[in-house]
Amino acid sequence: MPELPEVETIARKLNASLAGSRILSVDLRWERSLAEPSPAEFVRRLNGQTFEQVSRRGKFLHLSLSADHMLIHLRMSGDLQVVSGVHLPEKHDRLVLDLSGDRCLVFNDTRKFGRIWLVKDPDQVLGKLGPEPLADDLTVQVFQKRLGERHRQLKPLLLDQTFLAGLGNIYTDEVLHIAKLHPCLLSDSLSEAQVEKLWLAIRDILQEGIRRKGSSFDRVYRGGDFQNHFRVYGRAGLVCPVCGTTIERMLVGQRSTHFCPNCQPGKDG
DNA sequence: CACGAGACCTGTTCGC
DNA sequence: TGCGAACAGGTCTCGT
Repeated sequence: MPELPEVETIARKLNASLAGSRILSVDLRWERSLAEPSPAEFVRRLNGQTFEQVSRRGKFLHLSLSADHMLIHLRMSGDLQVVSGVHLPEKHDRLVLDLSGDRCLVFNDTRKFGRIWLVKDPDQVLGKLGPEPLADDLTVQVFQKRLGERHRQLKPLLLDQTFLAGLGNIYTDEVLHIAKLHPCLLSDSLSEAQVEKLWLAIRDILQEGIRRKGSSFDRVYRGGDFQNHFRVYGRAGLVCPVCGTTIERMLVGQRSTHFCPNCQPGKDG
């Protein structure tokens, strides 16, 4: 499910509700959700700690504790929320923390792809991530230099978290449509004007996603409504909102990719 | 370095 | 209706 705007939305919500909460008990219900340390050490170390702050880096949730850092990646189907009162564990709950104040922190993850780390130094996990797309120091100039250093198709490059941290399959398709760039264009072939369009589109789309509190699919994540404003993602066979041409779907780097052949022509278009 | 295939998982939707 | 195939918001590892 979650890309940068969804993770940001969850982080803000958790930060407001979790700060100061003390962990009273730890119920790790699926051990393989834990990347490190061992389950026994995880439970022992976590017990009694207090949450201080929740933030986001790329698609990672960063939960600062009194003596450790808990990092959580939701991958495809993960969700993390605070629930009040008694929580009866549900089928796909992978971690449940009993908290002070009669609440629980629940990590629910149908497909079991999500991962949890408990570490002393968050850089152990976050160290390889590329820049934050919305950070002030990612200027057009810096972005242009990074694009030029690679020779890759735009879509897989934008999905590469060591190149840029936070874009996923939905937002990448939306970004390329706004920027009027074909997903298969090579990163070192763009004009200065095209680079600037791409840079602006990334910022615009992510900010719109955050403003709309992300996208909601199925019943995994509640709250956001960006899914009602997709321009191309999931809209193959429907018309492009800009020019009316039928939107197409193709595979790029094994990922389903949606684009407007008129707005986003390839090199022969 | 770039890229494709396969793995990791469960659930829903699609096509016959 | 039934059943298998295809597909889903992500990432890792291995081979070429």
